[in-house]
Amino acid sequence: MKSRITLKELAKLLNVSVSTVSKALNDSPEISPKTIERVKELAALHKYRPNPTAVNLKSSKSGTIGVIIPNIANSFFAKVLSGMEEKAQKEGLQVITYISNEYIEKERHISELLTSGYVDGVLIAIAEETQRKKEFEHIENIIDFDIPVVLYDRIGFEMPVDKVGIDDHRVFYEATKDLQNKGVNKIGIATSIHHMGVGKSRINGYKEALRKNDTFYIANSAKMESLTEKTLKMLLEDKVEAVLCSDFDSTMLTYRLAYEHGLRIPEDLKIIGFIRGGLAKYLTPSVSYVDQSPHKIGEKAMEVLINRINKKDATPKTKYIIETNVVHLESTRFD
Amino acid sequence: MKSRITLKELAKLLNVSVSTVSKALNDSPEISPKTIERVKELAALHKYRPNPTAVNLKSSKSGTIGVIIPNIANSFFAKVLSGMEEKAQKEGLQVITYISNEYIEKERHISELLTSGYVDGVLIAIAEETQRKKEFEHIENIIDFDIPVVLYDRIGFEMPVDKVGIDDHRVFYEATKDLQNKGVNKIGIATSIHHMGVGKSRINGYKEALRKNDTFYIANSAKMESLTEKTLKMLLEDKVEAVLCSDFDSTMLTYRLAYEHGLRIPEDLKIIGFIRGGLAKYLTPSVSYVDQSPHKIGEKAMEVLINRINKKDATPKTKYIIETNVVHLESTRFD
DNA sequence: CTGAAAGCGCTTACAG
DNA sequence: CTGAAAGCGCTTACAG
Repeated sequence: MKSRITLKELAKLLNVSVSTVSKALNDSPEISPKTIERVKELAALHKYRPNPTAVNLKSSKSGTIGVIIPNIANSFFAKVLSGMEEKAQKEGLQVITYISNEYIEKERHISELLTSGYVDGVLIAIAEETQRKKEFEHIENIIDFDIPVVLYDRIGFEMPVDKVGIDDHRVFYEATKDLQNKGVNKIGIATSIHHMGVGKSRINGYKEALRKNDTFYIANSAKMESLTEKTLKMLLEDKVEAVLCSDFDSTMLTYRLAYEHGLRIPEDLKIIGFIRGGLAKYLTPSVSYVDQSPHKIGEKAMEVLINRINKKDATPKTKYIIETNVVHLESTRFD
Repeated sequence: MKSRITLKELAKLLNVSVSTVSKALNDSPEISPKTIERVKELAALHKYRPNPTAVNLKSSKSGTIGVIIPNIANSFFAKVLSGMEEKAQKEGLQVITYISNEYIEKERHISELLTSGYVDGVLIAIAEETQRKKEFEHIENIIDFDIPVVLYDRIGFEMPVDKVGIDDHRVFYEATKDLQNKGVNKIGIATSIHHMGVGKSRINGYKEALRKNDTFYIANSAKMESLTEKTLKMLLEDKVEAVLCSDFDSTMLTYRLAYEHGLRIPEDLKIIGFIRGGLAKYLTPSVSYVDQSPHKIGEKAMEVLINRINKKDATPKTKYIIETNVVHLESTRFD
């Protein structure tokens, strides 16, 4: 059993005071170059590392960022997390991961921890249940404690914090317009997240792009059974020519239902979905998708948060939009 | 701006000493019930929470578990993480996430942090590069510091630590036997992880299940281009009747290549893959898969680690095997 | 240039 | 039953 050497032990070995060792290691101008060298040499020899807990206690910092993730099984959030972690690692910060599983009670519990001083800042994508209930006190509570908060991905909320995400409205607005320009008239939406902020924005973008005589076709349900039923109606009765899918489940479901009912993609039905490229390209046919650059969202959110923590950024709270683009694969091929 | 009330402030308000407050909050028998009540009441009123950093410094614990993840975009690891996080949350522990991206240098850097006292224990799935180079000093270093370590998922290494994973060998052994029993003779493997421990075990399980006159068919490459070529050869020239795929990419690639080259699944080709059920069921046709219970692996690994930390478990280091089973969907349908 | 002292917010043996 | 003191491992104003 080894254990890390402390300042005190180092001081003893060097026959100097703890203060001197501490200052030397921190390159204080108060200390002679000679001493600094001696101290650093021995420290290196013993692989001295300051005890982070002690440093934190002194500085009233934790050196840690709290990230609240609604659903880590969603590969979008997994990638966002990897962007955050990468940035944090570069800055020497630790990332504590909390998973809300979309539940408000979990989120409340996490918020309680966060205000106890576990972290210097918080990145949060607000849970589905919280959005539904519209109860944000626990999040406002974090803000009240002067802990910098940045909203990521789910950014359509009135809160005095920075936000980093995509322009959900625009994505579907432009996707719809683009399909129209290519001659597609009956366009529908399949969504299992219509009750969430990002889902609403996407739907609104679609609606706004529709022209005077166009009809809305929206298959929406968070329950798979009901979504299946509604999507089938849209495909088989309404006979839409294209479907914009707002999330993983609606994308895969539409893809699967077309297969089950003999609709050929893209000949009979065009699809644009929200899935990751690493999956989309393997589907048969490959499915066109909205590239959200999740890694970049994570990096940017972390960057913005760190700047707030370091007070480098005293500007008003800002909304940062990460560019998206539709990657066209076989499911939107026009012959 | 609020900020958490401290013991000292509480003591002042109550006109008692800091020690008394501390003891009262910890239900010390030294303190009179009356005082305990008074103290707790005021503490509740002010929503007092002990400063975790201070508590940690006193106890020389961090209340934190470090999890090293090779690749969070892999939904298997994402789910493992969620199992870990859930268990940790129940035990009042924080999870610090570190992502190695399969690189040894990252892993070394993380190990350095871990031995500095950031965490009370470590859960690690060893990076691909580390496995290739067979250089494990940085991990042994963590163990030398008496920080409990548990290997998860990638458990085929000689190390004096607990291990939690699946029986990779058996999975493919039994899948192969099962196919044989159903009359399938030419069985092949597609894999992009043949150079990793889990990949090797799976391949060995398959080989062992083959009978005297059976031929090996193994398409193996970590490079997609080469894997594509080898898999195509196996499908079109060797004309295997079934393919066991050892990972996400090989599964999806085989699925896609069959489509591109007009092989019908399952009529011409049967597939069993390593993908998650939430995806498998949506594929066209749906693809049979090995259910690894990643959430359970995460929970178990965290549980084992916590027991080690609390010295509840003084037994020799153990390997815990989580049960798997093949979920048969359309891609292995026999008519 | 070096060191003694105070303090970050707690806990706990010890004294009274 | 209550409190003063020491200490966890650091940093930093202050004195010399």
